[in-house]
Amino acid sequence: MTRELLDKSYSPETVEKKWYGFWEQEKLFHAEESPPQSVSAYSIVIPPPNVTGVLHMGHALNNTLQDILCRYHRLKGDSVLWMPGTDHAGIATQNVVEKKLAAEGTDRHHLGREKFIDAVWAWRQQSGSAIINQLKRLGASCDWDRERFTMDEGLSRAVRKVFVQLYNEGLIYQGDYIINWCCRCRTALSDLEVEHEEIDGAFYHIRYPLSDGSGYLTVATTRPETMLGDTAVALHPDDERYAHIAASATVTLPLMDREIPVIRDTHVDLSTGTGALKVTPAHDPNDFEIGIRHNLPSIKVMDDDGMMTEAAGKFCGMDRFACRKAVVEALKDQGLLAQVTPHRHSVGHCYRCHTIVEPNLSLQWFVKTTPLAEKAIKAVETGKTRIIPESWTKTYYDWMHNIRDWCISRQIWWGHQIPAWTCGACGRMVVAMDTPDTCPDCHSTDLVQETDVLDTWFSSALWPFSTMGWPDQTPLLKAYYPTSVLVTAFDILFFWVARMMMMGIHFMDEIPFRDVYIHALVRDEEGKKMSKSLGNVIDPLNIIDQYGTDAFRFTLAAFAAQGRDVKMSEKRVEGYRHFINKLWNAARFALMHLEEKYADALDQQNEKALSLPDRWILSRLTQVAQQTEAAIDAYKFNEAAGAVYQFVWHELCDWYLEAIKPTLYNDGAEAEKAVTLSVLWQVFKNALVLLHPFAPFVTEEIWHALPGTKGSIMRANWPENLIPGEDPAAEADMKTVMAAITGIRNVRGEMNISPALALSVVAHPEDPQTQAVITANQALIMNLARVSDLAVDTAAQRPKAAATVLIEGAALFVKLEGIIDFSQEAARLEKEIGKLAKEMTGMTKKLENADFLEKAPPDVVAGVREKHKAMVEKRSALETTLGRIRDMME
RNA sequence: GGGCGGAUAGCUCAGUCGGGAGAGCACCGGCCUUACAAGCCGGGGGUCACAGGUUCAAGCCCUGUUCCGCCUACCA
Repeated sequence: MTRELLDKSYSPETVEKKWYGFWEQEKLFHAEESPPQSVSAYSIVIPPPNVTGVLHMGHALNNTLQDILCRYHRLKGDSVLWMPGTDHAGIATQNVVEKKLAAEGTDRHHLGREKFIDAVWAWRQQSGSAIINQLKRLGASCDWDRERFTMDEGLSRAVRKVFVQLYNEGLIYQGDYIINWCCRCRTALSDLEVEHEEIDGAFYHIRYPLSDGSGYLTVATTRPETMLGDTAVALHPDDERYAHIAASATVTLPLMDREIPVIRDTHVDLSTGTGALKVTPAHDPNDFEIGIRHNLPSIKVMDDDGMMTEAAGKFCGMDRFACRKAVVEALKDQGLLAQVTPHRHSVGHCYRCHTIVEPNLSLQWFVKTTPLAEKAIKAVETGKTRIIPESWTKTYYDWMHNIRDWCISRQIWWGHQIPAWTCGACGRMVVAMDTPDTCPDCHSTDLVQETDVLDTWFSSALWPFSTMGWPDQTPLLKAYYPTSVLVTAFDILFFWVARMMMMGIHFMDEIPFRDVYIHALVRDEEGKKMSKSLGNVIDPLNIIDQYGTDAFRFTLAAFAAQGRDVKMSEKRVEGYRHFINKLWNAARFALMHLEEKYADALDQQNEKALSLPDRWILSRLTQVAQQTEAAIDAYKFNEAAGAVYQFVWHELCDWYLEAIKPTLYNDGAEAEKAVTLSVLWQVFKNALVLLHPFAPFVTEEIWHALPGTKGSIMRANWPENLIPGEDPAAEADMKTVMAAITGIRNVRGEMNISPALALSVVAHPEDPQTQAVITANQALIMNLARVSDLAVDTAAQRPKAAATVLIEGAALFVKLEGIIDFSQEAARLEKEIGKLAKEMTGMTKKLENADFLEKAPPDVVAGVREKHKAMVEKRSALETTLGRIRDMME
C-alpha cells in the first residue's frame, strides 16, 4: 500500500471497498482452529439471517454490535471466532418461491416435492448470498471461510442425530393434539409463531334446546361456525343457575339436529358469558382437554384449507368465514339466535402471512420441553449464563416455567424432513439417522418416510454447536464452545435463545453461551416499529451510500443504550458523518508533520521534556482507553462510543492540536518539536485503535497513511499500560490553563470583540502553584486566547478599564481601554454574579442546615464547604470589581 | 388478566455509590484563524410527568395516580 496524500474530505465509497477486500485477502477475520493455550478464545455465533432476507435496521444494529465486540477483542489479543451463516427459514422461503412459481403460472403441487425443493435450492443459489454481501458492506468481520447454512450437509446430520436421540429418550413424541393451523400456509404453527391481535368481533348467544323440551341452554361464542362440531355443552358443577338441569340432560344441537350431552366441568368460568359453554373438541384447545376428560368425540368440521367438511352437513364446502355468516342467518331464521353483542378480543394470526389461524386437531410431532427447560432455568439461576440487561431474566424465567410442549412438525416441503419411516406392511415406525432399507420387525422394504419437515427453529436451536462441527468432537468445539456471548434482540428470546439453551445443555452438557446481550429494537423517528406496510422503513444500505458505513455504525453504537429502543433518523447519522470527517481532517493535519522517526519514539524522550499539554493528553488517553474498555466489557456501547467521540473531538482536536500548533510552526525549536511529534504520534495512533471497533474503515485508511505503522490496524494492540500514563498533576494544571483561556475568550465573545483585535492581559495569581502554571504556560495561553501581552504579577491591581476573569487561584484582568464601555462590563459582571448566586443557593441552604452538618459524612460536608467558600470568594471579588466600575461610571 | 419499559432543554436522548442538572441536534451572536464552514469561538434554554413518603440531602429509593409503548395469556 502506498502512503498517499489524503484527500481534502473523506469519501467512504472507495475506501470501504478497498479495505474490506484487503481484510479478506489477508485472512484477518479467520479464526485459528486451535489457538495456543496462552491466548484466550472469544467466540460469537451470528444470529443467522434468513436466506430470503434483505439487510434491515435490526440486522445492522445487531451485527454492528457483534463486530465492535469482535474487533475489540482482536485488538486485545484474543483469538476471535465470529461464526457466520444463514437460516433456511422454512415457511418464509417456501412462500417466496411459491410466489415466484405462481407468477410463472405453476405451483408446487404441479412440480412435485423433489422438483420443488430443487427449485428452492436453485433460488437460494441465485439470491441467497445477497444478505451476506450486505453484511460485508457493514464491515462485519465474520470468519467467512466457515460460513454455514442450516440445511447444509453437516448441520442436517446434527439435526437428525438430535431428533433420533430425543425420540429414543422419549422427549419427542407424535400425537393428536390441537395445534395452531394456518389455512393459507397449510401447516401447523408453534404457539410462538402465532401473533395475537385485538379485533372487534362479536359474541353470538345461541339457544340450544333442551331435549326434554323444558327450555334452552344459551351458549355464547365468537366463532359460531364451530358449533357444527359441538359434542357437548358444559356447565360449572357449582353453578346454581343450572342446578335444575339433570345430570343426564341432553340438548339438541341446532342446525345439525344432533343430540349432545350436557356435562359439568370446572373449567367453565361462572362469570363469563352465560355460564354455559359449547364444547368443540376438534377446534378449540380447552374444549379438546374437556373432551378428553369426558370421553367426547371430536368432529372436524373444517379442513386444512379452512373449508367446511362433510361433517358440517349442508354447510359442507363453504369457506369458514362465509359459513359463519350462513350459520348466523340460519340460527336467526329458527329463532335460536338470542343476541349478538360486540366483543373485542384477541385473535391469532400467522406470523408469516397474517392469516387468521384456526385451532385444529391434527397429528403432529412434539418436543417434551419441561425436562429440558429445568436445566436451562438453572443455568441462568446459578449465573453460568448471564442475561444482560438483567431485567430480561424475569421474562426468561416466566416463559421457561410455563413452557408448553413444542410442536415441531410443519406440513411444508422446504426444511429437514423428519427422519421417521412407517412400514407399509406391519405399521411399525422406524426413527433413524440413516434411511433404513427394511423394517426391523417384518423385514418389509415398504418403508415410507414422514412427509412433514421440522420447524426451522429446531435446527437453529443447535446453531452454537452444529456450526462448529458437532456431532464430531472437533478442535473448533474444543476451543470455542461455549461461546462468549450471544447478541440478539428480545423478539427472538423465546424462539431461539431459550431453545439454544435447552439443546446446548442437553447435547453438549454445557451452556451454549456465557452472556446473552439483548439489545434494543430499531424504530423510526417517531418510535414506530419499521414495517413495509407503514412505509417507514429506512434502508441501511441507502444510509451507508449517503453517509458511509463508519458514520452509520457510530450512530448505531452511540444510541444503543441498554433497555431503550433506538429511534433512527438520518439527522443523527449526518452528525456522526461530521465526526468521521473531523477525524479525517485531524489526520490530514497530523500527517503534515509526522514522520517515521517519531513512531514509538516517546519512551526514548526524557519525560521532563514533555510540555503540559503533552502530559495532559497522554494522561487523558490512558483514562479514555480504560473507560472505553470498561464500557465495552459491560456492553455499554453508547458510553464507549461517547467516550471516544468526546476525547477525539473535544480534547485531542479542540485543545491538543491547537495547543501544539505554535511549536509545530516554530522553525527554531527542533528538539521541542521532536518531543511533541512523538507524543502526537503516540496519541493519534492509539486514538485510531480506540476508534477502530466503531469505525473500521476510516481508521484503517488513516492507519496506512500514518508513517511508522505496519500492516493492518486490525493487528494493532489495544492501548494498555502506556508510559507515561495517568498524570493527575498535569490534569489539574491543564484545568487552570483551560479556565484562563476560556475566561478570556468569554470576555471577547460576550463583548463582541473582534478576534482580529489582540488583547492585553494582566494575571494576578493568588498562590504559588497557579503562578507557576500561568508563567510556565504563558505562550500557550496567549496563543489560544489571542492575547498579545500577558503579564504575571502577584501585586497587580486591576487596570482602570478592564474586564475581570476569575479562575481558581487567580484573577485575570483583560485590558479594554478604548475598546468597550464600562456599562457593558458591568452588565457582564452582573450576569455572572447572578449565575453564581443561583448555583450557590443549594449549597448555602445545606451549610445552614444543622442536620446536614451533623449527619452527612464529613468528607461530603468538607467538600461542599470548600466549593462554597471558593464561590463566596469569587462572588465577593466580582462584586468588588463591579462596585469600582460603578464608582468610575459616576 | 399478568408482566416489562418509558415520561429530564425546542427535538432525540445520557445520567445505579442518593451529595453542586448533562450531550448531540436545533436556536442566538461573532469568525473564510495556514487540518476541517461537514469547521472554529462564545451564549441562551429545564418545577427532571403528577401527588405523597423515607432521608441531613431525591432525577435517582418507597407508595399511589395519569399518559405512552411493548411483551405475554386457553376465557368461550
